[in-house]
Amino acid sequence: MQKQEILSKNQKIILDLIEKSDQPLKAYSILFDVKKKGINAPLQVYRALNKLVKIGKIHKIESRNAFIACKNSKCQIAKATVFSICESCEDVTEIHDHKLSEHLRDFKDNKGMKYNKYNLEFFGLCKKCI
Amino acid sequence: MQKQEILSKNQKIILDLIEKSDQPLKAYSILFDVKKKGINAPLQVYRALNKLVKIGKIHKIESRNAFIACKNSKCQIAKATVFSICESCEDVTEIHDHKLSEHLRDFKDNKGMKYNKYNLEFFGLCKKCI
DNA sequence: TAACGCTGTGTAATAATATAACATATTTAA
DNA sequence: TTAAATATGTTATATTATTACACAGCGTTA
Repeated sequence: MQKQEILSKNQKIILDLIEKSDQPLKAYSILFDVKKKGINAPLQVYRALNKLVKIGKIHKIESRNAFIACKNSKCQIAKATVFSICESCEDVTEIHDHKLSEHLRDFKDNKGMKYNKYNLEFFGLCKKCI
Repeated sequence: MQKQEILSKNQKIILDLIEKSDQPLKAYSILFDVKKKGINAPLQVYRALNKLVKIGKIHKIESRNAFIACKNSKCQIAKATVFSICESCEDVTEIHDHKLSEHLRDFKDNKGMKYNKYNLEFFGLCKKCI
């Protein structure tokens, strides 16, 4: 059984918006879109985004400063993310590859570091853009 | 034989600074440091950084908006980077792991995407901070 | 050698991304 | 039922990055 997070009003509004988009959204474009719902300030958006990232409902695409919904219902905490990013059309897809995840999960460096999270971004050209 | 890039004045100044630091530097902290050398504007810094990233002399740590020198002399083009980042002391280390690199290089998704680059960031606690 | 393309420089202005600080409200848990 | 934790709303500001314009140097080539 997984813990069901109860989202606040702002968090719900912003998660809804992100889930409706299959592509990453940027904070200020979210802000623009939710102004009609009474969310007026960047900080209100960032606070909700941070929470949603923390509970694994969305992921941040670090190289793009943008946020995408997590389609994997099992992904309750954002600790292992892999994305492919088309450098031409900027299409982003979350990747769930069992074998790859295994390799990443099992990776040990030689410095005795204790990992609890990783983020991998692949860049290239998607089928349409090749 | 690898192509030897000839760096311009600003590029050299900024690469020198980054190479002297074993930790990532942020653009505006670089700007502050190179003002005494006559580099006065953010754009001058960003232009040099972009070029240095392009030719593989430095890497950008995407999750931190910071730049670190590449210690791997073979790494002439920045196309396959792996870092470990301590979330407590923010220490960053570039990882060269042959087996991991192989897995990543060989990864194929099922969408027919053509990859030419990836960036992987591991997060956790380093030995000192555990 | 003149015209051109390419790369780099310098400067000002501004855009885009993100957080600090403060006051208050609401929910949760002891 | 009070304290702690979480969320809200607002203003201001910090941080990161780019646009736009003018021009300089260098190698090619016509």
